[in-house]
Amino acid sequence: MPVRIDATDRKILAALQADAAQSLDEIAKNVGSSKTPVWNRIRKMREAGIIGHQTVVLDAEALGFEACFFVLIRTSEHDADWQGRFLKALKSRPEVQEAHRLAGDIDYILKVRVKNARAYDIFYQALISEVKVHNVTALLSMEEIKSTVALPL
Amino acid sequence: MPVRIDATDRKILAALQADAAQSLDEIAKNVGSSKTPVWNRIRKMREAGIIGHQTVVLDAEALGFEACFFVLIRTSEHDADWQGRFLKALKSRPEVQEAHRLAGDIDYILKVRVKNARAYDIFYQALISEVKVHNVTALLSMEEIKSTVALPL
DNA sequence: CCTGAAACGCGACATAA
DNA sequence: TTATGTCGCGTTTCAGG
Repeated sequence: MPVRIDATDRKILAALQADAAQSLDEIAKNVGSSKTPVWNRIRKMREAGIIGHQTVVLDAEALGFEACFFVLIRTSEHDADWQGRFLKALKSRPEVQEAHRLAGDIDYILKVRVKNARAYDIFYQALISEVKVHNVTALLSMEEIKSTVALPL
Repeated sequence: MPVRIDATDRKILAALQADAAQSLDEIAKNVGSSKTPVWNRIRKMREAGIIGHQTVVLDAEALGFEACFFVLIRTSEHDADWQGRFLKALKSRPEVQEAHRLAGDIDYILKVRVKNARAYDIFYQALISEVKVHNVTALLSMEEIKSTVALPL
């Protein structure tokens, strides 16, 4: 069931995206409202699943995750069984941060975050031993120019 | 200045990534410690920049962001001036959620989140009018199989 | 729907062991 | 380093405009 989102809701969402730690009072001030209504709106959007869980952004480099690959995958197999196994493999591997099924001649793209190139190779070998893929291209990130989860509300 | 991260720190980070809203007591219980030490560790990691800002995960689809493109960019220009203008353009556009400079024959990859295909075209036209790029390939996501910012600690 | 206020819990820090 | 304790803020709730 779709929840109506008005301009105030959008402002609240933008504020939460920018900093989920700020107090209700601060948000209320920024959106031109006050505590209780803001709280009620947030609760409703949480219940509706529009606001998901709360998290922190960590410094990947500082924690030793120095390699990031984008992996382009072509497959020849498109049956349900293969797809099921492939999806399960992706979801079970924590180094896969993103996985999208694509339109066009490339079938999937993954974003894989690992400690180093060797760790990527281990991941890659494990993946292709689980499911057969026709063609794989890995793009190595040299520099993360920009990274955000914020939607352009 | 590199901060030493031990096993307990890693557990705390994992807990925060999973749910940044939980109380110190809950985290302390999960990592087998108690309030104060956990709080001290968190404070230190915040100061060191290992823990960045706090945010919420929003449901992009529910908010009308139904199109997601991965954009592969090749350029022939590699001078500092061009690069400066290109980076500025990427950083100033909120629909660009990620931008990486790559090794290999593709120079950049972007992740672009927009309301629909038309909005992507508007973005694309605006971008290429600002900076000259040699070759652009857009990959359209049909399905977001997995999406997380969590590092595999 | 919003305002105002009350109550409780929790985070923030100081103190001490 | 950890445990204990206090203060004040913030979340959450409820009674009324």
